[in-house]
Amino acid sequence: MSDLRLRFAPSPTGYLHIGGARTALFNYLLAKKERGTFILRIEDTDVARSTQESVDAILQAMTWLGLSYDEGPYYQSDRFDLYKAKVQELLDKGLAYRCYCSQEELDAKREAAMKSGGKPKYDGTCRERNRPPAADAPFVVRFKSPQDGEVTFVDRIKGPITFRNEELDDIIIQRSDGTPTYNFVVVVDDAEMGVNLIIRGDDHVNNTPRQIPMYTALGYQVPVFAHVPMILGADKSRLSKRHGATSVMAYQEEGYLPEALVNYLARLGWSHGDQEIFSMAELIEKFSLEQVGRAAGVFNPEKLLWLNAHYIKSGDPERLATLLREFLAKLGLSTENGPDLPAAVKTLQERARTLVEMAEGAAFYYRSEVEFDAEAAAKFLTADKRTPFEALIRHLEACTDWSHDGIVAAFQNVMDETGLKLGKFGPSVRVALVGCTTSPGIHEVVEVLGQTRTLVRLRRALELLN
RNA sequence: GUCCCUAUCGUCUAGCCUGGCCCAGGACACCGGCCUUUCACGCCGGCGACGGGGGUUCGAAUCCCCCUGGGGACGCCA
Repeated sequence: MSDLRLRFAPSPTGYLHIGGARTALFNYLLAKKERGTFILRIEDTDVARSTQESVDAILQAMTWLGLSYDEGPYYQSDRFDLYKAKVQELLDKGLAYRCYCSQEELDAKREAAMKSGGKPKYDGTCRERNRPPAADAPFVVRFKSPQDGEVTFVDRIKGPITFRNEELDDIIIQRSDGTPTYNFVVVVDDAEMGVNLIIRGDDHVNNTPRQIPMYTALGYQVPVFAHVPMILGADKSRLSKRHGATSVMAYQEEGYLPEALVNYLARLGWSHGDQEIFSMAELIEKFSLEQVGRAAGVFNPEKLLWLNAHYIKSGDPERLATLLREFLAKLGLSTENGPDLPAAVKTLQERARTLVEMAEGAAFYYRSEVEFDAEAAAKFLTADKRTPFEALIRHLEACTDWSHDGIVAAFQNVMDETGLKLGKFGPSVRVALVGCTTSPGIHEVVEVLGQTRTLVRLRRALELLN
C-alpha cells in the first residue's frame, strides 16, 4: 500500500458518460498500479439536481466496467456540517465575507463587464462592506481571492500553468440558502480525505487557481493536479448526445463488452508505443500519466466497434453465451430447447461485432421453424435440388459420427453420388437450414443444429421444392 | 470579449524532453487483391499527416518567437 490517494467525484445529475468513465478509469488504473487508494465521492451539493437514480446508474456503470473503489461512496450531502464549520472558520479569519448583492445586480454587472470587453468577474462591492444593508438581508459567502501576484501549479499532464490573480474574482462558497458550492467543498473534501493527486477533466483547469488559495487559507496542503483532455465528437465540439451514445450503459445495451470500452477509453488520449490491445491487468501494469496526451481527442465509434469485435472473437464462448442469452431474449427467443449455446457462439464469434449482431446471427438456431427470406427461397429452393436434398437427408440420417469430419463425409457422399460440387447445392442447404443466404459455414451449422433439427429442417424444405 | 489549454495521416496515436537512425512508424476507417460453399475472419498491398511564417543549427516533426486553427473556463451547476 502506498500513500497515494485518488478519487473519482461524479455529480449524480445523470448517467455515467464516456468522459467521466475515462476519468474514473485513469484514477483507478493509477491507484491499482501504485497500490494506492481509490475513493468514490458523490458530489451532490446541488440538492435540487441530484438524484438517487443517478447515483445508482453511476454505480452500476462503474461495476460493469470493473472500476471498484477502496473507499466510499462518500456523499457530500452527509457532510454539510463540516462545510458549515469551514465556512465559519474562513469568516472568522477574515478570509471570507458576506455578500448581499442580489442575483439581478450580479447579472447586470456581468453583462456590463462582458460588454466592455472584460472578464465578467464579481466587482467586489461587498468585500469591504462593514454591516448588512438590513438586519435580515439574505447573503451568500464569498472567498477573498488574492488580488495581485499570480498562482502557478505544475500539472502532471500539462506542465506548469500560471494565472494572474487579478483574473480571479471572489467566488461564492455558500449560497443564500446556506448550502455550500462545488469549488469550496471539493477543496475541503479532497483535503479532509487526504487526496494527494487529483486526476480530473480539463474543464477544471480554470478552477484550480481559485481552489489553491482556499487550500492555503484553510491550512491544507495543496495536492498535485493532473488534468486530462476532453473527449470531443466527430465535429470537434464537446462530446454530447448528438454525437451518438454518451452513456456507458448504452454501450452495454448495444452489445459491447466492458473490456472493449475500457480498452478504447484507455487508448483515447493515452498510449504505450504502438500497442492497441490491453487487458485491464496490462493497463494497470503499464498506465502512466507521462504517456497521457495533452490535446483533446475525438471519440471514434468505429474503432470502439473494432475493439469490440476483437474481444468477441477472442472471448470465452461460455461467458459470451451467458451474456448473449439476454440479447436473444430481447428478440423473443429462448435457448432452452435449442442447440448448445456456447457451440452456437463459436460459429458466430468471428462474424459478429456486437452481442446484438451475434443474437441476430444466432436467431435461426433457436427459432422453432425456419423463417424463409422470400427472395432466397425463390432462388435456391428450386425443384432441381430434390436429388441432392434427398441424398443429403439419406446420408445425414445414416451418419453415426455427428462431428465436423462425419458431416463433411456425408456431404462428400452426396457430391460423389450426384456429381455436384458443394457450390451447386450448398447455398440451397443453407437456405433450408437458416432461411437466408448468409450464415456460419454450412458444416458448422449442421453440426451445431444437431441431427434431429437438421433433418427436420431439410425435410420441410424438401416439401417446399417444386 | 477576457483568460487558460492545445496543434503529426479523416480519426486514435508513435516519434518531440535527450535535434541527424523519420523523404515520419502503428492502429481504425477507406480502396484494391488473395483465401472461400455464403457472410465474415484472416493475410497481402495501397491511399494518407509533421497547420502557416520567421528564426537557431552543418542539420528541425523535434529548440525559440509570431500567426492561425481547435478546445475549455468565465453560474447562488459540478
